[in-house]
Amino acid sequence: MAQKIAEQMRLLKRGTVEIFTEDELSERLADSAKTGRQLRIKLGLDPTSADIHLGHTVVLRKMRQFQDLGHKAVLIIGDYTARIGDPSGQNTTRPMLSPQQIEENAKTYFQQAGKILDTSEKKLEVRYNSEWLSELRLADIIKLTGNMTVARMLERDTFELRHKKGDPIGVHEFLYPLMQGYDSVMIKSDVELGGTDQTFNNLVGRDIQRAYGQKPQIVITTPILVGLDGKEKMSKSKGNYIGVTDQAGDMFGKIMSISDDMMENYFTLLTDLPTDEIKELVNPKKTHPKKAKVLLGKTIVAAFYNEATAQLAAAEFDKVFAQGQLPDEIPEIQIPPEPIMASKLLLQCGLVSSGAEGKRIIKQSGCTIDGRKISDPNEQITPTEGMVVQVGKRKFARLKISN
RNA sequence: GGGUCGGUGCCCGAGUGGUUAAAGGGAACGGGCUGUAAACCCGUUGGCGUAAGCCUACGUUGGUUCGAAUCCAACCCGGCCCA
Repeated sequence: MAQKIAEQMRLLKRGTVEIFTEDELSERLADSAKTGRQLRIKLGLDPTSADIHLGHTVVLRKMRQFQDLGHKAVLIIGDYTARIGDPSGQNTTRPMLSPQQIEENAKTYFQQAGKILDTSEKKLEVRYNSEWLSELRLADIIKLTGNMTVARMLERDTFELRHKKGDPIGVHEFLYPLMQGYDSVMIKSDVELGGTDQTFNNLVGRDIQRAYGQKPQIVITTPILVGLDGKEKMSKSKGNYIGVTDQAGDMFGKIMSISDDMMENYFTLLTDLPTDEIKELVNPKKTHPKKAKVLLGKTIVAAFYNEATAQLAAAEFDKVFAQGQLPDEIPEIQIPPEPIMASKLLLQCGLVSSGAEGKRIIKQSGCTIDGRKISDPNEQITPTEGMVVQVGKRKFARLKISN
């Protein structure tokens, strides 16, 4: 029994940054094993953006482990809190969202999270925090805020930074951690998961639960996944992300574009490969980096699609980029057979966003038509059936003559 | 409420009457190098026009001027200090 708990602890600790506290966690796991009570594992989702990306999957994968150990995932859709905007990791106030937007985002979010989580009823509970937050009276809110001091709020790194820098902090933003803590009270969470950027919020949950007479939740933080640029946190707004709904080919391509030294991080956080195997893969003396990266790409794509699709994506990538051949699927563009200026043609094909950009690309020899490099933007091109227009390395269009 | 500083291109940020489609950086895009990369190097980055050139752009609206991002007025938004 004790051994079993130790085994669980080892599994749960992989890929985490901190656990507040480990003793409490193993105690509660033991308690659960004894009584058969499922632990309630909370994860708050911020529905301000509809798509989830690999950054989110780090914590979702951790959640999945808890589910596989028999516990219950409680997803909180922060519909109410989204109207405020979470200041985490932001240096500016986020816009508030309309209920409709939030509703839509939440739906998509849930669907996408299902790619990783066990969605069976016994293992998953989904709640909207408007359920209880919208019921609060001013007196309740004052009671809640009484559990926090301004000084403690300002200790928080993001607030401190913004305050010092002279950036605005809305008073309403102070309510966010408190509401999130209140969520923990309402769903009686045993454990709360979150990225390290959520540490403060999640720890506040412990205080709030204590204040409301509950046993404080255990807080587990997971690392923030670095985005494709290798510098900043993966996030949609920075455009350095891989979405879980990305096409297999895109997903693979994006992974191939990361720098070699990011591979270890991605392997550890996004795959289940054993640690010592990863060590071999990222050691250039033992494995050629390209080979390792292809494996990384295939493994990740396979997790969201399947093995065959992953193979295909890899083969296609090799064909187009390594060998410079045409991809299998090229979007077809209807076009009349009259001669047209090269720069206009690019615009017509939707390969550039303006005629001026088309000219620029052509002058920089970034455009190929049927394998022939075009250098004069004013050259008259007579479209023919099946003519292939290429811009850069990865934008293609195949012409289809219309009358 | 008073004082003061500020709002510039995708972002940050220089510019304080003409030579400014607006320095510099970031980012993105195109090319080179490569292992597909990353790093690095070169180039490009408002739109329309074959071109000459024209149009649009520096919070908003008006005004001064031959000419304004730059001066003035009002307004909107924000920072800081004082109350």
